[in-house]
Amino acid sequence: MPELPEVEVSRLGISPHLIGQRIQAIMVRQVQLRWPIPGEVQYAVGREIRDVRRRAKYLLIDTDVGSLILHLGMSGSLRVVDIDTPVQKHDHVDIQLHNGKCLRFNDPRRFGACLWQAAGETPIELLERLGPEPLTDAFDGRRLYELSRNKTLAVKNFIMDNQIVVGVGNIYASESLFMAGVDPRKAAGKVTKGAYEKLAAAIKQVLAHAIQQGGTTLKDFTQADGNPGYFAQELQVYGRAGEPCRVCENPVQSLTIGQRNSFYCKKCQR
DNA sequence: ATTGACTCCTGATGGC
DNA sequence: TGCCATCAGGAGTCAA
Repeated sequence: MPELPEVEVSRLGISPHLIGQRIQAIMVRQVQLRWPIPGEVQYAVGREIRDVRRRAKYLLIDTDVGSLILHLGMSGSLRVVDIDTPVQKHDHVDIQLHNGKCLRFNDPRRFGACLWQAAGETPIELLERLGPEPLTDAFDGRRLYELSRNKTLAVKNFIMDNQIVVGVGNIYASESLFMAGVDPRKAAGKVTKGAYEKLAAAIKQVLAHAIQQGGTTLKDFTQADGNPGYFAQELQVYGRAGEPCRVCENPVQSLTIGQRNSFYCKKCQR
């Protein structure tokens, strides 16, 4: 389930193969992803790829006339392969290049997306309302503190809100709350300034570390060159229900917060 | 306005 | 071994 680090690692992996290449064709085998793939993606055909960027968990493949927007959902992966490589199940989109390679998008659960952003037009709504990138200075504890006043929703849900900060998925929400010693159930408005500063620092640290590790993978992440991703880095609480806390050895708790599985240590997190 | 529930989809998992 | 039910999960959308 790609979280921001996996998307960033994918970007790093694919961009050297794409930048400077001309798109020869875009083959869509399955139109029905998160949203139907719009016909406008064909505007990219014949254009040279100028850059491959990331915004939140969206990848943007830039051409002069616009950008292809890819989202990996929770089971999507990208690989750069030869155009004649036999397709596998769930290989939904090929972005074929003039050099005989193609970027192949595979997504079993089809929660991913492939969209089009025309150059010079107002950003599509998906990208318009996003909060700051977690690894920039625009995101800090003060922002969390100020935006959370009077909010009653659980702090875990708060930090997973893309308008507050992007790229904090279910796994890293649990991990960063553990690292900061904050109870995930606590009302966002009741969390202190100091705790938010710890939390913001923890989010930055845990994401940066995961990117450095090549992305955490729990199940089916495949690196852009086709090699299997690294196995999960040493997760502190996620998926460890009943196992001893790595700090205090009390059993890790699990519960559902906002329809999401959450893990925490009731002794270390208050 | 805020918050929580529901939704898309398929593979993995567990029970019998 | 096989079959079925259940669940996970990003994030947009809907409902209260």
